[in-house]
Amino acid sequence: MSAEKFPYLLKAGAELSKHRIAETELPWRKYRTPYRIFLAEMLLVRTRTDIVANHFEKIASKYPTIEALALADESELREVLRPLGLSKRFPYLIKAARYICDNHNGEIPADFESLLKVPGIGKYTATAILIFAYGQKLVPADVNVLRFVSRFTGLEMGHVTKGSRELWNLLPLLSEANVGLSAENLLDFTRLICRARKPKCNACPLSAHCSYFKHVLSEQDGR
DNA sequence: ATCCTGTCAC
DNA sequence: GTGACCGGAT
Repeated sequence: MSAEKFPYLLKAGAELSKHRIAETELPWRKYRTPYRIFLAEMLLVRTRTDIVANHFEKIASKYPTIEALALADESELREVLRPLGLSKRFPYLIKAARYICDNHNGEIPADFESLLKVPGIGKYTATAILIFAYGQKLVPADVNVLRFVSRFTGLEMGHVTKGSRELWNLLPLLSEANVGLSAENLLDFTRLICRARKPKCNACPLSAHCSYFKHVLSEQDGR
C-alpha cells in the first residue's frame, strides 16, 4: 500500500542489507537461547544497549535459567539490576518468570498472543523474542527504527511516543522477507548511525534519498 | 536538560 | 490516548 508512496524506503532497506553494521559483541547475540533472549529483551526496555551489555553475563550467570529467575530473592535481584535503572520493572521480571514457569513449563512462548499475556511483555518485546529466539522474519518496531523511518520518509512521529499509524504501516517494507534486511542490521543501523542525537549522516549509505538529510542540509545552507 | 531495543496504570 | 519510570551518558 504505502510502497508506492515511499519507493525509496524499499531501496533503502535493500541497500542497508548490504552494509553490515555487525555488532556481534552483544552478549545475548553471541550465545542464543530463548531464555537469554527473553532476559535481554526484558532488560533492554527503555535502557541503553551498552549498559545492558556491560552487565548481561553477570546477570545471566547468576540467574542461568527461567526457574532460577522465578525463584530469585526480590531484594537481591533488585540489587543486581540496580545499575540498569528502571527499578519498577523488576517485580515484572520475576512475575514474568513465574508466569512462564507456571503456564508454559518454563519454555518461553513462541507465539505472539501467548507472549503478550506474560507480565511485562508488550508488543515490541514479544516481536523481538519471536525474531531472535525463534527466527521469525518480523520487523522490530522500537524507538530507533521508528525514528529512522520517520526521518527518512519525512513523516512526523508526532508528539506521541508511539508514532503515527502511517509510520507503523511502513515497517513491513523493511522486513527480511521483503528486502533481505535482518532485524539485527536494522536495529544496529538505527541505533548506531541514524541515532537519536547527532546522527552520522556522512556515514549513512542512505542519505541521498533521506528526507531528514535534505532538511539538515538546507538548514545548514541557510546559515 | 534530554535520551535510551516500551510497558503499565490511569 | 498520555504520563511516569530509575539511572547513567551526552
